[in-house]
Amino acid sequence: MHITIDETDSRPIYQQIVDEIKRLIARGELLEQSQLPPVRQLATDLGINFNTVATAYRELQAEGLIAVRHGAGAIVASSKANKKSRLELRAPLRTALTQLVLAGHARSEVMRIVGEELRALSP
Amino acid sequence: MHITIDETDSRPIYQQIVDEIKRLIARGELLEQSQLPPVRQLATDLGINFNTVATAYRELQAEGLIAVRHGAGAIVASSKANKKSRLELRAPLRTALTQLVLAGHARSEVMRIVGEELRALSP
Amino acid sequence: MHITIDETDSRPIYQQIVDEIKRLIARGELLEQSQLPPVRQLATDLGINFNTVATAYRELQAEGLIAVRHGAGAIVASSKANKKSRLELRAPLRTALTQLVLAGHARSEVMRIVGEELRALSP
Amino acid sequence: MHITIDETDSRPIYQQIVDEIKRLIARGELLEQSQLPPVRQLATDLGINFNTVATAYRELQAEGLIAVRHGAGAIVASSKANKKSRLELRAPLRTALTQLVLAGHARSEVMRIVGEELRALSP
DNA sequence: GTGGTCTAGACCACG
DNA sequence: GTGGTCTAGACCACC
Repeated sequence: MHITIDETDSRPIYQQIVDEIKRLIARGELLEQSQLPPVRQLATDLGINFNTVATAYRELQAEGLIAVRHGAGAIVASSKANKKSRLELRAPLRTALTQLVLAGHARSEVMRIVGEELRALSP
Repeated sequence: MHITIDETDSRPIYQQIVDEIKRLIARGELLEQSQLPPVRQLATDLGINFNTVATAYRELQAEGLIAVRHGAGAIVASSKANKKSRLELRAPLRTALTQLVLAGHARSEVMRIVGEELRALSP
Repeated sequence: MHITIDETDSRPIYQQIVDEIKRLIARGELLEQSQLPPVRQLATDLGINFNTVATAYRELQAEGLIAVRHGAGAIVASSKANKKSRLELRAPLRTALTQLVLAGHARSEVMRIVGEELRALSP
Repeated sequence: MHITIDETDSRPIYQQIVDEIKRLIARGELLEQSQLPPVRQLATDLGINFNTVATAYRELQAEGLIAVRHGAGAIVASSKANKKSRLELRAPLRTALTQLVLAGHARSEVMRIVGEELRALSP
């Protein structure tokens, strides 16, 4: 399992980890029941604080995507996220699309970019 | 100009205002050179502190979208002046699309939702 | 007497007027005892508020550079500014030079730019 | 890291902090990647409110000179990352030089003062 | 009447 | 322990 942290990314580190793992699950690279790396190991690999990884795992557990077993590591519990409200799904999409439009991209171009990202998500 | 604040939204209030105004600019409802409401008035309308609105306006000014003139209110400076890096444009989109996929939406369904949001963005 | 207001300049409008008139006096284009345009006329010419020009004239009068006679317009009182403290003279210079250095200009290049501006100031 | 606030200075406090830190970066006293003091500590040292320091840090971040990491303090991001327009660089210099000339300094004397300040800027 | 600065203090988010 | 957000209110600067 490969995860990258980008120092220049404005998202907090724990959020980057959450997003990357979700992406791996969505892509099918992390299957249900498969093992996640131990918190301490991932923290060492990424050169970040132990608590930061723990926060990320806690968030993923709260969303029902992984199951953390005390002393036995974490596994992927489900490849389907908990029900999110319409707002939680739409607001981030709306914001992302608005930025693309304000950047000067025509509607057709935005659709092309979305298609590109979608294909990269589930190849 | 109508803006809504959602208490249940996880984004900070000033960010919601920023996003809403960007949306209004992208939609063409706020034209270049048009006046934005005074910070204190918008704050009263939204039932929040005026400093919160001022923070939103400062952010929009830093991005070059509005011009705040001391003593003379704020106007829309440019509807297409956002210099965002590829990362700043793609990362939020990627996260939003991942959420939709994890929510169980098929690729075609995601494209439909995106199209719907895009049409709502530039009617 | 020609003065230009730049909308994109971050300085307040009244300050731009003050700076421009000081520059004209320093250059010798406005000699002692010469007439300044009436407040209302300058405001009309520049397309700005009457009070803004009045504020600029008040500032220049406070510094002893112009004399405002009620109902008789303003004249250049002196081509030498009131004594400013060392801080008032040095701090703006220091800030301006720091910006040039941070912009990547070598010391010699900064001196060249300063020489250029100085020559433009008293030709 | 030593910063001084001058009550008699007309610049707002947060701006004085911004200018002082820029100066320290330009002088090479604050090297890239080095830590800035925590906002609350610097505020206590200067005897001001922490929000005022936070405003200064936010401004420096917006200009790309420092990177503020939520929960992990701020570091110097780049000692030469200022993208200022020609106007933003020249106007303050022009104003500062005009003041020196109006104070009665001959052109040669102004050049001497500028040289003095420049040497103090990068020792 | 417009926005800007600063303070004081509470509570939250991140590492 | 770090920075972020928000509020409340005072006073100032600009048009």
